[in-house]
Amino acid sequence: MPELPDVEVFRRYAGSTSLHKKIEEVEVRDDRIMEGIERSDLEDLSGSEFEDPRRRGKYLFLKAGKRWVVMHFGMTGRLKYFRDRGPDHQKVMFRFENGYNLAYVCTRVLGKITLTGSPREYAEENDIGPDIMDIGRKEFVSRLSGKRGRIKSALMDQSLMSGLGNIYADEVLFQAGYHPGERVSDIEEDGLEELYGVVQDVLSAAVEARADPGELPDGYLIPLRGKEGKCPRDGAELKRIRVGGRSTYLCPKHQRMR
DNA sequence: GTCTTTGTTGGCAC
DNA sequence: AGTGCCAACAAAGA
Repeated sequence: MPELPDVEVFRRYAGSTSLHKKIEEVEVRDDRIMEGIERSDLEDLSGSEFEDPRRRGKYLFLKAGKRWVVMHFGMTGRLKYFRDRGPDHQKVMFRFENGYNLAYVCTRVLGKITLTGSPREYAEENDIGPDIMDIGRKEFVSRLSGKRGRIKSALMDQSLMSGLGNIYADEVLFQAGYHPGERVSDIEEDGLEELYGVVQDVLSAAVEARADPGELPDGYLIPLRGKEGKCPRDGAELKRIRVGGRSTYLCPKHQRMR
């Protein structure tokens, strides 16, 4: 689930629960979740406080002392703030002096936690493009134009611009009326400009809905994924195909190749 | 037992 | 170099 809207929800959640509280203890319960750091590196955060939660694409950054904790949520990661008993699959626990905990929960262990000197440093070292909600129409178009692949793959290319995943890429293309397999080079500049607006609208709406599919505006594709649904726009039977190796849902009626 | 799944990475082919 | 395709990672549910 964790794409840009979900991670933005996590960012706000961390911001409203876990800032400016002394971290008394860090407990790593699964070493596989750490990338390029040791257990002791996280434990060394004891005594500091979280501040300044930031997000870039699907990455969350929490400042702690001089360092920044980097969290990526894979397919099943999330945060949970609690006092007594938390959910299963807690991988890293940050225990605060008030007796509460912030747990990094990750069922499938595809997420990761690491440390960096700054979000910008991490993004540069790991080739993470600018946040897709943080670029203007011109940059959006210039980054896409010249690409030879399919529009869905390009939108999901985190080095190009970051934040869109499989689910919201489908939603954006559904709303914009583009076939996910369309070649970027076959889309006019006007089309890319229009797509930019749809990206911003869909992601804004998703954040406003707190990334809850049930809270999305009417006419969205996401709640119909996986079901034998009909297109809310024209009643056509939704189709499932594969694009770039990923499951892709679309309406064959109004998302035609041009 | 099978297949599928919201993410990323690395190998290989073209 | 850029792109496509696949397998792998891991766990759970259908």
